[in-house]
Amino acid sequence: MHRLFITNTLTRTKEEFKPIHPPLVGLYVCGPTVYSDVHLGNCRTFMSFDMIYRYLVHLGYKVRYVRNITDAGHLEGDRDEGDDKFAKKAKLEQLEPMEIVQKYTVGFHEVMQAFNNLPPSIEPTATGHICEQIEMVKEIISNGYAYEINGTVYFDVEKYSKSFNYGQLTNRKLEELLEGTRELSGQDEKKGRLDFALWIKAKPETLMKWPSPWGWGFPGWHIECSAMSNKYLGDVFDIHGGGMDLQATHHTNEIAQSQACKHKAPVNYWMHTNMLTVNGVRMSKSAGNGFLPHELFSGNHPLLEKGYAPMAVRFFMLQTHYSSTLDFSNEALQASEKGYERLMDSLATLQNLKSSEQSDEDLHALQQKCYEAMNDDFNTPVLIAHLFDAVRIINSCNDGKLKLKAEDIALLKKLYQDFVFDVLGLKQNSESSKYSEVLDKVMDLVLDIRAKAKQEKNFALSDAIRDKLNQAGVQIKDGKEGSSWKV
RNA sequence: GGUCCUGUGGCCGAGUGGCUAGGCUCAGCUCUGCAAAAGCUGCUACAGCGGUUCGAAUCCGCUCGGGACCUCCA
Repeated sequence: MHRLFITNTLTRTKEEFKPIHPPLVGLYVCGPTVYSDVHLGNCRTFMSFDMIYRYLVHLGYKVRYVRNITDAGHLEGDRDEGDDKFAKKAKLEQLEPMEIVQKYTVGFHEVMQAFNNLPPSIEPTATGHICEQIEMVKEIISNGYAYEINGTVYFDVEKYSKSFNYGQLTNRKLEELLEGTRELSGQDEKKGRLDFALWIKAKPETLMKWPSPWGWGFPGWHIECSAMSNKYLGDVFDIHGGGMDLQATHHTNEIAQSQACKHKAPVNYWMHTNMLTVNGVRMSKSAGNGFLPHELFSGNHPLLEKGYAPMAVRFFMLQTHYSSTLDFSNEALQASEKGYERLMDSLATLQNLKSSEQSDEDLHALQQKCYEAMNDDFNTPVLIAHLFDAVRIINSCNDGKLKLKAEDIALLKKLYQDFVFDVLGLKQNSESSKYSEVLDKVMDLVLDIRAKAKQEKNFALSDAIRDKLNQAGVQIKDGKEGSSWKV
């Protein structure tokens, strides 16, 4: 059995992964707030956890992967002021709030699919779990860790801190946290500076609101994840993930809420993915330095020199470890695009490899290295480095410079299936799968004619065929065993 | 201001004490009618200074640079 090690934010160390109820694994990832288009930073996080989910499944775990859709309760601006983001956007686009939710949820799913992310096992929405959230708030109040003022319920952080380590996830003491917070003004109704809203009273103009024991209102933005993870994964579950930017507030508060409600720390392994930067600056909605996935695919953005296929982008992102910042640049993207193509080209070569009586390479050792890389905190860059070793082996074998036994060729095929497709979640670009059998036969004919021309030293004709095909986007590769082609 | 992370060859990016990933770029070679593809070789890097050690990119200290969080954000 493989020993998998995961960097746990809670302890800031690499720990061996031991699920509570093997082979079952509970995985929760904070999903998007669907009030605008997903941007690439979100995509990176979801892609990282998609890879993590895929690897856990590959290892034989039965994973329940829950990723929520936040479709209510996010406030614009300060914790207890401002408009609901959905209501604000609804006004802007002159739509019902739920039309906003629908529009961007559909868009989100399209992008996830383009990146070949597997759908989660459960994708619960905040609005679908208002009852659960209210129940949780009630329980926190009755346990003495929250209080109601004028229809709004606050979590009492200072009281909680007397019994529990509130700043555990970011390794901070309460005093340090207090220093970083502004003084309460006269307008504040909450008691402590760090207190956050669990339930927020609706204003007369609030569009999305629900009845509760404290009057009409809507849930605070941390309670939904606590309520939904608890409902589907239980009081204590294995892995909770999300972007690093959620660590200090959202996840810290999630732990506090669950602890205050269920008297247990909810999560054994916290995992955080790092940020995406553009020219060294974090890509974010507020900074305005981001581009949307469809702009990236089409290249229709001032920062982009050209469009990049979703799979090339996926490969690019997986070439960096999930816990490192990843800088976006045309140069880096183009480098990855070529690497990705080389990897995919070798797959085609692999299908036609001729076997020998003996092997010059130890493919089992290579396979072992691939597992070692992944078992070391999902080290995809190292995995990819090993896969390029396989590329070299395949191409050398194809050139006749190296011999492989039939069983080793089979092992290489398995290696590609397991790691390139199942774990990394890469796939052939959609264009290449569009080849029809007819085109295949036509190309065979064309290559045949060209081969004859070459035999007769009619290079004018053979070059003309090559150049015309090139113009049409078809590349000819001349090898020892004849020519092949690709789009 | 407080807390924390980080600085690797032309570019991207692994690597936490010795065996110096990988991709891309550039140059050369092999193959080839030529080119492309492929293979091989090279450009032999770890911000600076000092310390610990038989030995450091990797540990410690200082200096300089970059970034994150503390306020909505994956």
